[in-house]
Amino acid sequence: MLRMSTLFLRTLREDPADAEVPSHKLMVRGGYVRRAAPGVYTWMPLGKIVLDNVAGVIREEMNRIGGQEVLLPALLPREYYDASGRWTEYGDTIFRLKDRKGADYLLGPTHEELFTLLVKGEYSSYKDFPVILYQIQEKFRDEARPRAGVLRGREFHMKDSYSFDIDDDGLQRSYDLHRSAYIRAFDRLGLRYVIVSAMSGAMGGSASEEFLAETPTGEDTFVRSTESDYAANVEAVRTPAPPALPIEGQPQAQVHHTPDTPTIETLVDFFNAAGLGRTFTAADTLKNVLVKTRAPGAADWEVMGIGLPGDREVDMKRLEAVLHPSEVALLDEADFAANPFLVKGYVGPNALLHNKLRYYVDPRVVEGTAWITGADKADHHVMNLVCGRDFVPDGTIEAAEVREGDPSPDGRGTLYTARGIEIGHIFQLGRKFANAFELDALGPDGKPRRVTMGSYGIGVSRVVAAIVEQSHDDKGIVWPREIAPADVHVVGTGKGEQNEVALRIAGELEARGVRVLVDDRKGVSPGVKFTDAELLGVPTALIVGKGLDQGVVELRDRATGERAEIPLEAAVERVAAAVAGG
RNA sequence: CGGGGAGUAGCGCAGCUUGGUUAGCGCGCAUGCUUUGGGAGCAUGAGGCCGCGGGUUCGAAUCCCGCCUCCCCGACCA
Repeated sequence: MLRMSTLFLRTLREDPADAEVPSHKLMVRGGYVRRAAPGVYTWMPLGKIVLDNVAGVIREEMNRIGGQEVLLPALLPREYYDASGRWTEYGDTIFRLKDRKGADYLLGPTHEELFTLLVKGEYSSYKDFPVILYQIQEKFRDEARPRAGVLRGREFHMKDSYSFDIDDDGLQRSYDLHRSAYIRAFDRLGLRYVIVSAMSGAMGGSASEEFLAETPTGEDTFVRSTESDYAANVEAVRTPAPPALPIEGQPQAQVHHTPDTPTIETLVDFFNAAGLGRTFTAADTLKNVLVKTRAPGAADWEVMGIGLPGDREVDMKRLEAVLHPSEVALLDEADFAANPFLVKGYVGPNALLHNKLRYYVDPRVVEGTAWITGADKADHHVMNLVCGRDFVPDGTIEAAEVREGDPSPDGRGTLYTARGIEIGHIFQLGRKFANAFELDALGPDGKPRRVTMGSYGIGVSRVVAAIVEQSHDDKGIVWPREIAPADVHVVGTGKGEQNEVALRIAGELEARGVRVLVDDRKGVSPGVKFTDAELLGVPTALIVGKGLDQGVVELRDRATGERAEIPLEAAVERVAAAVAGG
């Protein structure tokens, strides 16, 4: 039984000055957490209970799919991260330290290396696999900008698990198991979330999905459909291609003298003023954006053209995702000087194609579409340049921005953007770490097989904040019962025997297995107790107050605000029923 | 790293422009009396490196120089 009279808790009347988002404000005001350093938080007694409850749900679901819990050190020697290349790759995000002998250590940001070595040390036969190991532990990442309380901390509680399989089918099964475990866990936690594909298909091979809790304060932007349950990261959206048009019968391409029209806007105005018997919009023009790419380790940049409708911008994040792992950059003056056939502001497809540069187009640029585009000559544009007749691109590319109102890739509804908090990530790692550490198992034929891995994370402390983001009102937190710090908040008000009766009922409830928080503080006014109860957010409240003389107490539901006067002698029964039913 | 804001009691803030005697208010905390169904009242208290260092001055929370830290937006990260 938790007693407010002795509980290590101080609620705050005012929002902390450094808090912006609701979960941060409410968790600090409710005394669930206290800031210790930037991005570093102390979990107070009630917060610790909630955190453990969330971890408990995740643990149960991990065990259900056969996961085995372990606990690895957070303090790690540099050598393993050198072997995987991540000592350098992770950059400033790693917390690094030295021991007394000057040897390098780090605080674990994630544990692929050590888990791989752990399995390598124990297992060596195909018969040992598959295996799923997980831990729930503090992680450390020196984020450039920690924010929003525990939502993005530099030290945070995380469940990370790793699957080890002998072949790709096994990896797929382990991945699917995790996916189902995450769905069950997040459902039990009462979260509203979507599962989005985390990467563009162009990256090839490794599947990865993110679980995003939908909230306006989320850091990740994703799109979803108005009509279906389609949801995806912006990087992963695939633009539906319109049907091809017949080429026959289209008018011939004509070059026009178009002075002073280096931008789409000036170009459209020019053609609309030209008296051609129709009006043009930016979407009738084909904009050719020039970029350069460089493969990892390559010395030279390669210039590349991207053709897209003139009303669209290139989304560099999408482009980078598609071209990953190559780097991308815009052309500078020196690049234009090196390629004199590129006339800035008047570049057309054929300058690129005739000079053996790669030219990719937006999926909307299909065969038979006619465009106004650059004529590769200063102050000249060409009209009715038909794709498939006058130029043939090298392929399509997903580089154009995604906009609200675009058709959904699954053909149902249109897209709109939403924001979410990444609460889980499942990832088919493949053999990257197995290769780095030569993790093999002998197959039935006596030959070594390289093991394939998956890694899967849930930000436990972040989940707590995400739940608060989704479940609060202007008075405070509204905990889902499964993770609430208590099932019932018994409040004694008044100066008579109310407190004693409250404590007695609390004891009876506890004896029946109900988790009880009782406000037995003396000399604290009812208003204070009610406001605290609402701020703390325990799902059910039982008020032992002014009705006691008439033998009644009041039952309140935090989520709905419903209140009911009930006879004192029925109180324990009614609360137990509410707890069981709610 | 770029832009903006801020460091004064446990929390939230005023004071700084225009230097001045004992640095103030609300909440919280302590003691006493009253009060007890929506953040009570009165009284009396405790609690301060005014971010740090230097400078100007008879005198600095206040003016000047340098530094540090935090928050927000962006970039970056996932």
